[in-house]
Amino acid sequence: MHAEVVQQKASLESIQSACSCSAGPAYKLFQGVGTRKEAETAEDWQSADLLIKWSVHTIPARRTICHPKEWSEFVTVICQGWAVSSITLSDGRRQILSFLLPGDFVSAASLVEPISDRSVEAVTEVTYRKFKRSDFKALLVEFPDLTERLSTIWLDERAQADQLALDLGRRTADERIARLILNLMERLAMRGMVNVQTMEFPLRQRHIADATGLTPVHVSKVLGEFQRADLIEINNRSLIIKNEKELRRTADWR
Amino acid sequence: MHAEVVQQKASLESIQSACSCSAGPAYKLFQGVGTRKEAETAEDWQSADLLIKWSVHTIPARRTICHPKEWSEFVTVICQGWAVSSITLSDGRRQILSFLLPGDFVSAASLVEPISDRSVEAVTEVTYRKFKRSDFKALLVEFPDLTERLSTIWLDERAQADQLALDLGRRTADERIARLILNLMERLAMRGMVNVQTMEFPLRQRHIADATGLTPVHVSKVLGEFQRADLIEINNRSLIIKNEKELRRTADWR
DNA sequence: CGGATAGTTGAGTTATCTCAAATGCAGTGG
DNA sequence: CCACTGCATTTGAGATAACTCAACTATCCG
Repeated sequence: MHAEVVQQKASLESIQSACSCSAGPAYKLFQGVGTRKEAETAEDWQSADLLIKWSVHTIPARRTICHPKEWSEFVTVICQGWAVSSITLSDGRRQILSFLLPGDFVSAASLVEPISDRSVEAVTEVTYRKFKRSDFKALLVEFPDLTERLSTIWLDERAQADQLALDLGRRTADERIARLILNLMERLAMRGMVNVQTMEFPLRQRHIADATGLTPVHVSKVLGEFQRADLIEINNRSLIIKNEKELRRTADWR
Repeated sequence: MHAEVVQQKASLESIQSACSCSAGPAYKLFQGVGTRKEAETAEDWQSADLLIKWSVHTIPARRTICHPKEWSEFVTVICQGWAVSSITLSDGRRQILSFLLPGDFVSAASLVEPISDRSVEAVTEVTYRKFKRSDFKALLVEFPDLTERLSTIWLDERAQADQLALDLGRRTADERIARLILNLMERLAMRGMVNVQTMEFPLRQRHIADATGLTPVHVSKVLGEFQRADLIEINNRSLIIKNEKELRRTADWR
């Protein structure tokens, strides 16, 4: 309804650039793929086999992108804005599994099979693209390199999941929140979205709470302490890291 | 050192039976694979391409199977006994990511790339088999079906990881422990290792604590309550579920 | 300007932790 | 076979991190 939809056919190269962010998994997945065919002419790139259809959508903040039980035939890539992927219990308790930034797949797993039980929701206004999974799989057959890369991305996601469990099971509130901030900063930095320790920070405290397994009230208190201790400063939906060293210490980083 | 090693060559069929447990992922991975070749003769199964080497190892309880930084070229399958896969912080805090039962791969991810940072440790005496990853990958090329199945197993593991995060972030101690028990019972039942609600239960309370993000002391208290409430009974390293319905309720199961 | 959503702060509560002591139990060496 | 050492479990008492509730303020958006 609120989605503006554009349908296009595209070459591999343009798929890549469609993936927005040169540091995101989506871009990396396609980067340099096709080198196996470099002896052949550029026209090959334009052959029908390499064409893929996508659609572009834009939705306002707080809207749902995928519903938990949706069994979609599409693969989604975030192109602009922040989103969040979570599971919710029937009584409303919610756990955020990851924040999605430009260039992220909603989940690498979704490239191969529809994901279930997770819901994805826009934090800011979000622009995303959708590919048909079957088109994508055809590419996988065409370019075996892709499979190799896919598994790398997948592995990465799993390492993230392991760290999440460790954080939730074994770290204090201060550590969890500090690491969340550092983690986001690192990911944004790779995308060139950090400027002298300053980044956009559209998250509500409720998002931080659901990501760290805490309460919004408690998040507020911890962020308050962090600010009073001059570790960070939050203003106008942007966050400045004022004392990275100390923040890392409280995060028990490395 | 304590490992008794046997090297063998094996056909696909025998790989499968080597994977011990007809309900484990390892067995399922190979089940029915090769149907694409059913028009051909049985000799094909014995062709050199299908041979793979494995070694069998047995280690006593509490010994380490893989060290965190080990970058092994092998894929490991648990054949007998219980093991545990975990990450540990430098200060000793530890999070168990999964319990490994007969027929489980140490991690599906390890089939494609060496895993890092996780350590695997025997709970009971454990027998496991090791394949060379490169041999395994050769099979993947030979049998495209395998890739499809592999991704199913992988997806499963990810769903498990999501649930773990939800449990650790958003559930109470009682819920976490009850679910752990039910979860193990379900997995053991698939393997035919449960008899009238009774199962082997070699876990120390320390394992339960590290899996649920709690303290051994608190685990003891909760298990005590469960027993006093006649939900379960623990004796001689075996566990009986005496009131499954109520246990499920406290687990908030389904 | 008004209504909704988000954040702050304080007071009191609770789940879980820490510490510590007592008991049990299993394997070891004399 | 026993005493001994080391691990596992139980139990209680007290401490604390994080939660709930509630009131107040700030911010955003139409």
